Amino acid sequence: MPELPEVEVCRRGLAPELEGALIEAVEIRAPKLRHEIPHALLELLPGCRISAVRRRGKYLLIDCSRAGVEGSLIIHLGMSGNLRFVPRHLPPGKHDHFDLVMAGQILRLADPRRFGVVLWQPGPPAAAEQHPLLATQGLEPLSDAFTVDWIHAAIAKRSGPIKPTLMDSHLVVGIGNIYASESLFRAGISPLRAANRISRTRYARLVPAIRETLSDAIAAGGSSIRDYVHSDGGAGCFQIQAGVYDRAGLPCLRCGGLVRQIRQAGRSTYYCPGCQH
DNA sequence: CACGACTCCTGCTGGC
DNA sequence: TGCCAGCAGGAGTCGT
Repeated sequence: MPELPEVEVCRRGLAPELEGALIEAVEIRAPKLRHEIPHALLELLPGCRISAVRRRGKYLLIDCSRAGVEGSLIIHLGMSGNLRFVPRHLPPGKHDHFDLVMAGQILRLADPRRFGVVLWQPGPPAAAEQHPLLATQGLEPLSDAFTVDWIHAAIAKRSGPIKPTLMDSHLVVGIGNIYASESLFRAGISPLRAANRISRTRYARLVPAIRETLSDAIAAGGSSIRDYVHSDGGAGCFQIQAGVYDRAGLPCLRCGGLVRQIRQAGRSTYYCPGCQH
């Protein structure tokens, strides 16, 4: 489910509940996700207080500390992960792999496909970005540094099609399969166009298109958070407004031509041949 | 270095 | 109705 907007919505839902909370216990039921959940968490986390919930790309960072222990929990939701608050003593479901037990509630991670990640990076909050999985992450697309000049330069050696290039998290983080298609649709750029053969003029449309696509999605998801943390982005608010994603064979909302579905780097791409060149 | 294919895993859908 | 191939929002690794 999660691309940058869903993870950000999740973070915003978690932060008010978690910041300042005391971790009483930890449960690990399925140690083997994309990586093994560190057994050491069982000893490290109880007694820790959470100071902040941050996001880097599609990773959530939960900063924890107590006397003698300081570090960040690194969580990635993979394709199918979700986090939600549940009452204490609620029996875990089949794919509920990890619990953070607090006084009033449990933060529970479910992930049927187990592509998610739960890891620990010791040290102060700033050290979390040094973790090997995070150190190689690309630019945040909602940051001021994400500009037309930057992307034009960064992509100069990328001869592959723009759509899978946009999804390379070592270049720009957080743009997944849905928002890559949507952003290119908004910008009127064909997903097939070679990245380094896209003019500065077109990037001047793409950069704001990416920003707006992601921000709109955050705003749409953000309106419906309450006690539980949003997760199934698939059925979520944003998809209803999708211009092309999952609309193969349906009329383009802008020109009425038919939306086309193709395969790029093993993933489905949706676009309107009439609007995108 | 950049790129595509392959891989991890479970669940759901669509076609027969 | 049941079965099975194919596909699903991610991303690391490996071979070219």
